[in-house]
Amino acid sequence: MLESANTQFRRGDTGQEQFSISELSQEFDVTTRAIRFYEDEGLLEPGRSGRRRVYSVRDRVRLKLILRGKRLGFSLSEIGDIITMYDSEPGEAGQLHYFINKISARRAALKQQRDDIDVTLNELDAIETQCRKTLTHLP
Amino acid sequence: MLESANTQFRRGDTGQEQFSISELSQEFDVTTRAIRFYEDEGLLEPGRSGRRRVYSVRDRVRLKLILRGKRLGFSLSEIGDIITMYDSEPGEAGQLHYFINKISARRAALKQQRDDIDVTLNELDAIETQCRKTLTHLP
DNA sequence: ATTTCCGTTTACGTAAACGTCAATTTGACA
DNA sequence: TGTCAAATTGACGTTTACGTAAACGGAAAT
Repeated sequence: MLESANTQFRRGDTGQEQFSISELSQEFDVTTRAIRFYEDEGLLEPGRSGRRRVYSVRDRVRLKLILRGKRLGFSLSEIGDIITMYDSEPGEAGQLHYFINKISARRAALKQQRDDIDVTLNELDAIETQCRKTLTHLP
Repeated sequence: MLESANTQFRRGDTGQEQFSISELSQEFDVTTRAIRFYEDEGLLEPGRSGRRRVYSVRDRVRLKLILRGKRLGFSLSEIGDIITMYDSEPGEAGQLHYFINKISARRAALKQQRDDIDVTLNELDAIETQCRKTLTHLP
């Protein structure tokens, strides 16, 4: 049964172009339930082969973006906004200005977050130093 | 009625030492409900003057830490862990090693987050550049 | 043929983090 | 002393982001 699995999901050797839900689930360590939920929320739009979901490379990228957004603490609807900016075709000027404003706001939030992180990292350094110092002075 | 308000909450001119719940609520733009909730969760321990909560400078610092933790996407229980590290008296060696491990894990998470932020910021730059380019090529 | 996996759909459950009343209490000022 | 705004307590409601269980479908291995 060597190489017999999922042949309909492979095209060429350079890289996979289609993915099952469990493949993505395992690759990114997220439950299938979550992946389906992201679809319900409009963040993913996989194709179908019969009833089964078939995920494209684009879906996989979007899933990556979703998970990164989650690590950054964004809500799914915020992540939806971000994804829309990523892969929407540039339409009219109004839309573009709208995007640029969104980007600006998002960037400000991210920079604030990075500052928070730097402050916290410094404080953690101080606490650890203090811990170690106390340790050497103990027994 | 000049300077008559909240006289029992002030001691000296250098800075306030006690705060009412609404003062903190306004200063940090968080609802009183939230502040009481943080107390329910054991993150704050204000004193009482009668039934009224009286917040010390230490409580105010903790509230700041809570809000920063929230901006970083941590859960309240994770924030509780962090706060514990911040202001617990260094006890026995086991406790200290435990803290150092916690700190290490927290630092790793924060660095991952900072990397995510940097990647995202770069991508936002690229998207914005593309938007602006498209704009100049329009009418 | 039938067990064995996925996968799907539907639906209900849940934990976190508050929001939102409603009923009281209290303290401050007229 | 009355009253009015602020604070408290208790209880229930809400949103988000899934978890979990049930019931079924289809393909594949035995």
